[in-house]
Amino acid sequence: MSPYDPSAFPPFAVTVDLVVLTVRRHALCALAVRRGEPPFQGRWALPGGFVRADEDLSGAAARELVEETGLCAHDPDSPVQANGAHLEQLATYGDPKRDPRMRVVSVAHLALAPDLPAPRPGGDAHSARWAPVEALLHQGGYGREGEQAAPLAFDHAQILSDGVERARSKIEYSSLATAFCPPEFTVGELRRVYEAVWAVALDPRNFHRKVTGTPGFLVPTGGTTTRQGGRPAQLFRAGGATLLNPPMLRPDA
Amino acid sequence: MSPYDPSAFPPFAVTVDLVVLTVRRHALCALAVRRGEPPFQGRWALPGGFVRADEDLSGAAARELVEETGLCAHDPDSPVQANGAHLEQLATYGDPKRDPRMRVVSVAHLALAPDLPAPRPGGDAHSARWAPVEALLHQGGYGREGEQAAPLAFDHAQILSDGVERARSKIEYSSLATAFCPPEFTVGELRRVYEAVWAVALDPRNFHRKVTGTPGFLVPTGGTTTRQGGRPAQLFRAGGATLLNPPMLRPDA
DNA sequence: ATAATAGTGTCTATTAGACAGTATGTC
DNA sequence: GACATACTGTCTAATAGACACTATTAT
Repeated sequence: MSPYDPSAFPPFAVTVDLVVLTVRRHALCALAVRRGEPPFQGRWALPGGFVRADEDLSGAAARELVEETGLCAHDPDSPVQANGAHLEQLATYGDPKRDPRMRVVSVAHLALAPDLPAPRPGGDAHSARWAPVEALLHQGGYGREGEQAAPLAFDHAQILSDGVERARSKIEYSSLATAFCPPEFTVGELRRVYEAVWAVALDPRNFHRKVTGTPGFLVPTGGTTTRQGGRPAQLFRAGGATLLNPPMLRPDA
Repeated sequence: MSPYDPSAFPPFAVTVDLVVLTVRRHALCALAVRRGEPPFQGRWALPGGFVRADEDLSGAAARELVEETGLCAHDPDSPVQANGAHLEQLATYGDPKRDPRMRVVSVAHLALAPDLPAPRPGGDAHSARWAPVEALLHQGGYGREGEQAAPLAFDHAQILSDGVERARSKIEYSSLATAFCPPEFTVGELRRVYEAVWAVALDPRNFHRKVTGTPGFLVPTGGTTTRQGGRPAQLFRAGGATLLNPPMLRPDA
């Protein structure tokens, strides 16, 4: 048998898991679903599911995103724009023991979305919620209602951690932070996205000068809003540039 | 059936494909193997093979690297150091039509190695060679002996292109360029790595000041060499730092 | 000597960050 | 009025890039 002969291959199941991030109440939050069956019954996990026989990997990720959040995928290429949400492949996890039942290889994807009203519990999972990533990652922490938070199922804590780090580093040199904003947003709202994702405070004046001075990052729409209070702020939408030059650099780190 | 029940999964084959890069004769080169059987018989392809039933993804990639190049993997964690070579996961390719025989999902890995004497043809492939990435990617080009270069098999041109772009961007903000160098190297040799990978010319004086001034990047070994001709150059080895601060920035791009 | 590479010093234009100060809303 | 946020201007320290210059080898 040649090693290139696929008629003698070990059997694998292939799934997609989703790290869906958003910014709510000044905190970076991820979508978590409660598992309704073993293994890890009752524990929180990342949304995901099997890749179908005729389905592309990014197509499967987009389908799961629709099922869990209602966000519709438009462009099947990667990166995928889905109702203003960004979807890209993150990494693949294939430890032989990561699922106790059988060999499952999971192609994790990262999705960034603006603040959504509430998760639809209509999908596969019994319940779903947005939780701050710190609460999901630090298993010794406590949830919003004070309950002890159990670690995420499978290797999902590792996947979530990798996704958060990808988002944190990618908004430095790309315009991806706008994926956390509604179609029209102010400089202050964009700054609060950076502050939530990086968990730092940024100087509003230098931030304003920097983002408005980076060509292709922001395009003024002409409108203004006072939804943040204070002096009316210009509204912008994301410009065509995907790579920022110069980049937005995280303080110290 | 629940979508979380892996007893009813579509059958997948999972492979690893390798983008093995090195710098030879001032050019960025990749390892290519000639396919000995259909499909794409006689065409050049990236080395790779099936993931075994009890094998980790990075373990499978390290095993393929050993089989093709003789580089031994030491640390099974990622990123893996293999005899001075760097190994990391690149991306996963799972288009339903990417292999005409059946559904194959390939987890591509990127390996960076110092200049090796010659590929061992002892592995699976009938023959193997180092080829400049430009020759492999531009299908209309011509090989070293003047023959018309056919495009790489499967979607391997896309995989190679993604791997090259990953390497080009990652040496900017990490110390990964040292993976292309022997254990001890001079600043000039490191500069020629950057010049080959980016295909640019760099000012030797500013480059020297920059790399020696970045903390943790280079550690002097005390020795010197004249293997490049001219004044004897200090020998260095890679320091502990993996993230460069400040980064090495590509000119213009 | 000539040529090659290694390494240091210095100047300048640009930039990042600190922060004063002004503009324009709501209460 | 106080107070919030938006936005502009200016100063300074640090940096990137250009390039003059010196050092040490081989031929």
